Amino acid sequence: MRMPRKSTREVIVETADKLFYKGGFAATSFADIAAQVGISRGNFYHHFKTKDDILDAVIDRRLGDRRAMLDDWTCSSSDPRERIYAFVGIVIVNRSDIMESGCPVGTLASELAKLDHGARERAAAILDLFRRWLGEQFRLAGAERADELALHLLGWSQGVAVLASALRDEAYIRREVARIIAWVDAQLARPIGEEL
Amino acid sequence: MRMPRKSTREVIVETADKLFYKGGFAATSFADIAAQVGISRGNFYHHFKTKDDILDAVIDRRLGDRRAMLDDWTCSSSDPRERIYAFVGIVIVNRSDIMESGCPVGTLASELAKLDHGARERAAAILDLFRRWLGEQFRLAGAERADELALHLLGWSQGVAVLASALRDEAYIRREVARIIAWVDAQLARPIGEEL
DNA sequence: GTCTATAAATAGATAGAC
DNA sequence: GTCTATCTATTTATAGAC
Repeated sequence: MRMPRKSTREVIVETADKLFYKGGFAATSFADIAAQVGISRGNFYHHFKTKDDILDAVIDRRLGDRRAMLDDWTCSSSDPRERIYAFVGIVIVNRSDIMESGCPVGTLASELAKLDHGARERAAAILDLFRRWLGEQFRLAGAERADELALHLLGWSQGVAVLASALRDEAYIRREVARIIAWVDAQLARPIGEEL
Repeated sequence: MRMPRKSTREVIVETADKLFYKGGFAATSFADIAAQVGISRGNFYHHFKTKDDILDAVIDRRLGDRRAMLDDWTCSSSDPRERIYAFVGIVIVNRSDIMESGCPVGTLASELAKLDHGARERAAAILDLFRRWLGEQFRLAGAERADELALHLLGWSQGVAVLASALRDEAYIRREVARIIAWVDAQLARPIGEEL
């Protein structure tokens, strides 16, 4: 397995990804990114012509990252319920970051929607990635209306991230995750029933 | 009932409120607000010294607005269940704006959390207003753990707003609202039971 | 590929005339 | 209270040397 040294371009994208998450897209400047990377602003423009170019690269990176994560979960367990648990678990694993900056995917999509930015749809595609994967898991588990359950769960976790960052309330996160797990179990226990 | 002409200050706050909602706090400049109000930038500074000052005024305005709205709902019905329905109903009533720009309260709190802005707590206080009011309604309706139900409902509606703006999916909003109504009914039907 | 220097536009903010 | 003019810092972006 080759382990090439990261190219400057890769470092820029990696850094921009983090800064866009921690501070938002609009509030993060080229100077911020260049300073964090440790290169001059001039060099920066050798790699990316515009701010939108680097946003595109960041979205691509996140798409790849999340795809890899989902593939990982798919391989790690053959039980779709366990896989859904893995999804829910990231809220706990990343709770510190979430309480500071919300969900990386949700907050970017929200911000781009507000800016009426052309990249909104590409950011939404990351959410769609989760939606389709979750839908597949619910389907494999034999649930009815799997895609609606998937979207419900995705929205639920987004709501948890919003309130968690707004209120900085870890107990709330843990309560909601327990609630989600119980809900998932209820869905998979009675695939035809009237569920909420 | 007196109906004084709006002061310039009031118009500025009103306009800033709308622009902060539609475009975000960081991405909205003094020039944007001044242009929309139809005054010079110089005059602007006569009313507000800094951008944070106007943010404070916008948050105050929203706090007052939402307080009045909650009071209104409290007066309009003596049935706490109906009052909760009124809360859920705003997601439908405001669906167009929500699909464009998300929830005004949630997106501002999210953005300020990300910016690590001092006003984050004041923005979160608006969410807390809803939380306490909803908690009171669940309590009046005889539900157990009323405050947790309130926070759950608040987070749920925030999640709906995030996905609605990211995916621009109106059918999703309507499905979730129906789901919320059914959930509320389930909570109030069995105040002691194990609920999800 | 990386740097310095610099341009052009925009941001937040102030001074002072009317 | 409102305006014009101005200031300073920052932001995006380019030119050209090394």
